[in-house]
Amino acid sequence: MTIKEVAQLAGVSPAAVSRYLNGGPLSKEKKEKIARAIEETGYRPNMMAKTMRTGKVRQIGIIVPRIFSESVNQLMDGIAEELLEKDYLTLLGYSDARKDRELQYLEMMVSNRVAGIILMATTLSDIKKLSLENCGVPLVVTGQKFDGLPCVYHDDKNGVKEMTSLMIRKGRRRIAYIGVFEEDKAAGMLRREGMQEALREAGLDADNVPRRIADFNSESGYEAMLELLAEHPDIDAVMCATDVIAHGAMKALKRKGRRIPEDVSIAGVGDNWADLVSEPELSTVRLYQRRCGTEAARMLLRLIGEEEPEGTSGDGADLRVGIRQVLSQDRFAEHLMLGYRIIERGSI
Amino acid sequence: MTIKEVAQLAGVSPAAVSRYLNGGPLSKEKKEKIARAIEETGYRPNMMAKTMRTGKVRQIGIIVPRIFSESVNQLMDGIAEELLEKDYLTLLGYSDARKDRELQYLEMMVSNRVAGIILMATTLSDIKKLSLENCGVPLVVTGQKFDGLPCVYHDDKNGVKEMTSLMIRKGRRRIAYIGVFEEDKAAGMLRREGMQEALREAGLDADNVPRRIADFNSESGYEAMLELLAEHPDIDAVMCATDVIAHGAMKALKRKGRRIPEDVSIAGVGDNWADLVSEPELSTVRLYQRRCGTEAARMLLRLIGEEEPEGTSGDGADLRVGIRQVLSQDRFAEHLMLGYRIIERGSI
DNA sequence: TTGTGAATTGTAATCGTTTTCATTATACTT
DNA sequence: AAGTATAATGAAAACGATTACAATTCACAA
Repeated sequence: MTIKEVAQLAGVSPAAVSRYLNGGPLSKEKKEKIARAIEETGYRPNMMAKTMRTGKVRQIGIIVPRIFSESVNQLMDGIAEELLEKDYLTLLGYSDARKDRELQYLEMMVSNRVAGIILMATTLSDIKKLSLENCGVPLVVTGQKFDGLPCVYHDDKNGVKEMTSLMIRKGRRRIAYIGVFEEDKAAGMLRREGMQEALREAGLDADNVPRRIADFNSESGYEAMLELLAEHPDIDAVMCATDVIAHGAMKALKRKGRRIPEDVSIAGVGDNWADLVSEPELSTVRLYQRRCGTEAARMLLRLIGEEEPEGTSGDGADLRVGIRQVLSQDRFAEHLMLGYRIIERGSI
Repeated sequence: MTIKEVAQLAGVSPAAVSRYLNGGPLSKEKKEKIARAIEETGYRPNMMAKTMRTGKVRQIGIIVPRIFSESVNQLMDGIAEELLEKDYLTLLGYSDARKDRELQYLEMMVSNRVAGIILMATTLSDIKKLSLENCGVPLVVTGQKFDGLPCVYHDDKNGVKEMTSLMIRKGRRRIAYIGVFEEDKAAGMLRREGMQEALREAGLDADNVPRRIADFNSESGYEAMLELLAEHPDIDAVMCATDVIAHGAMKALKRKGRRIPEDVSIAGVGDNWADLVSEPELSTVRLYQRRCGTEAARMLLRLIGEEEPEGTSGDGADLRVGIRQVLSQDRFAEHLMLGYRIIERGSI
C-alpha cells in the first residue's frame, strides 16, 4: 500500500493524502474520502520514505555488552522510560563485550541513520574514538568515563573504597578481592583501585591482596572464592566487583564452613534484588543504573536537538555525589558522574 | 556523504560506486579510485535508501512486556543469538504489559517496514488479531498459545501441576497459591489451573485454595504471603507463579517463623539464578525461555524466507515435552510447545 | 462583468540508493 | 583489417513519501 494507491482510490492526488496525514489545508469532502480510503486499505505510511524525504528520524540505537544482567536491564529500563513518550524507537545491539561486535553494531546503526546512539561501554578501545568522532551521529557513552565524548558513569572507585573502609573499620584486616577483567576500566580497574586505596589509607598492604578475576556470573564467583580460600584460609573479608559474583562467593564461603559475617564479611556492587534473598542479606554499593539510563537518554535528546521540558529531575534526591561538568575538548562533551550509596546489611 | 558525492570525488558515475559496493563488474583502476574516495570521506551507504530501492530489510522487531525480568532476558538473549550472524538488527519495543503500548509499538514497527516481529505476549487482546493479520509483516508470538498465529510457548499448566503433585506426594495438604493477573493467560490462568488440577486429582479441595494475586516482583510476593499467613496460619505448602514471587514469599515465611521445608514447602516457576542463593535453595519448574527465543527467531526467519541451515537443533536434549504441530487456519501457523523440568531442591 | 485575494489542489522535483538498458571500449577470431 | 563477442560504463527510472510552486477554483467587491 502506497500513498499513490490510496490517492487513486480516493480520487485525489498523493499530495492531498500527504496533507491529510500531516495536517495541511484540505477541504472537508476530500478529508472524508481520504479517511475512507485509508480505513479501507489499512494503509500505513512508510517511515523510511518519510525519513528519507524529510531527514527526520525517530530512532536511536542502544548497544549493551550483554542482555542477561540486572544492571544492564536497569539502564535499558531508564532509557526506555525517557524515550517512551517521545515516540522514539530503539535499535538494540548486543555486543557480548566484544569490541568487534561493538564496532559492527555501531556501523550498522550509523548506516541505518539513527538519530543518536547510547553505548554502554565496557572495553573502550580507541578504535571507537576514531570511527565515532567523525561518523556524524551523536553518541553518549554510559558506564565509562571517556574524554571528549559525552558520558554518564558511576563513581566506581570511591564506592568500593568506602565499602572497603567500612569493613576495615569493623575490624577486618585480611581482605580479599574478586574483580572482573581490567579491560573494563570502570568495573575492573577502578573498583580494584578503590579497594586498594582504602587498604593503603588504613596502613595495610595494598599490593599483595589475595585476588582473583571472575566473569559476570555467580558460578564464577563461587570458583574464585574456593581458590582464594585454598590459598589463604585466614581471609576475614571479601570485596566483590559485582553482587552476582558476591553471591557465588558467599555460597562457597558457606560450603567451606565460614560463618557470615562472624568469620568473613562480604560485600558487592550494584544493589541486585537478590541481595535480599541470601542469608545474611548482602551489603552492597548501590549504583544508579536506572538514573544513568534516563540521564544518558536526556543527554542524547539534548544533543539531537529535541528540546527538554524544564521540570524536576525526578529521583535526584537519591544521589550522594552528582557533579556535572562540561569539558571542551574538540567539541563540548558533557560529563555526568553519578554517586553511590553504601547499603549496609547483614553480610558485614 | 552520499554515493553521488563519492562518485564525483572518484571521477566515476554513482552506478560504478554502487557496483563497487555490491560486487558488480568493474575495472581495477576504478575500484582503486573508488576505494580511495570512500576511505577519504568515511562514506557509509544509507541503509534506508537501499531498503527503499531493493525492498529488502534486515531489521526485525521485538516487543516485550518488560525489560527488567530474567525470563524476558533469557528470551531476548535467545533471539539475539539466532539473529546475530544473520546481520539482523532488532527494533525493541517495551510494552509494560499495556495493550495500548503493545499496539502502538506494533504499528510503529509496521510503519518502519521491519521484516518481521516477535511479540512476547502477556494479555492477548483480540485487537491484536484484527490489526495484525492484515498488516502484512510476519509475526511470531511467544509465551502464549494463539490460534491462527505461529507461536512458541511453554507447557505452563502441566509444569505447575506436576510440581504441585510432587508436594502433595510429599505429604502436603494445605496448599496455598500465589499467582499473577489472569489476563496473562499462560502465567496467570494456566498455571493456576495446573495447580488446581493437581489438587483435584489428589482428591483435595481445589475450589477454595487460599490464594493471592501478586505482581512480578518479590516485594509483592512478600506481601501476599503475609496476607495468606494471617488468614490461614496452617498452610503447609505454597506454589508460586514465578520464582521471584516465591523468593519474596519465602522471606515472609521465614519472618513469621516458619521453617522451610519442615513447616512449609515452597516452589516457583522459571529457574531463576537466585534460586541457588536462598537457603534452602528454591525448587522450581524450569522453563526454556532461551530456547523459546531461538525457536521463535528461527520460525520468524523461516516465515520471512531466510533459509535455515540444516543442522543440529542445539540444546534440544533438555526438553521433556516437545510437540510441533502445524495448524492450518487461514494460513499455516506453526505451533511449538516447549517442555519443562521439575527441579527439586531444598525448599520442598 | 471583471478583477482581486484567499483557499484548495495538483505537478513535479527531491531524498540516496539500485538496476535496466543502451552505449562504448576492449579483446578475440578469422 | 574487419567483424564480432564480451566486458565495462553511465544515464535515467524507480522505490514512497514531502513540499515548493504553479494552477485552479471560488467568493466577493468594485
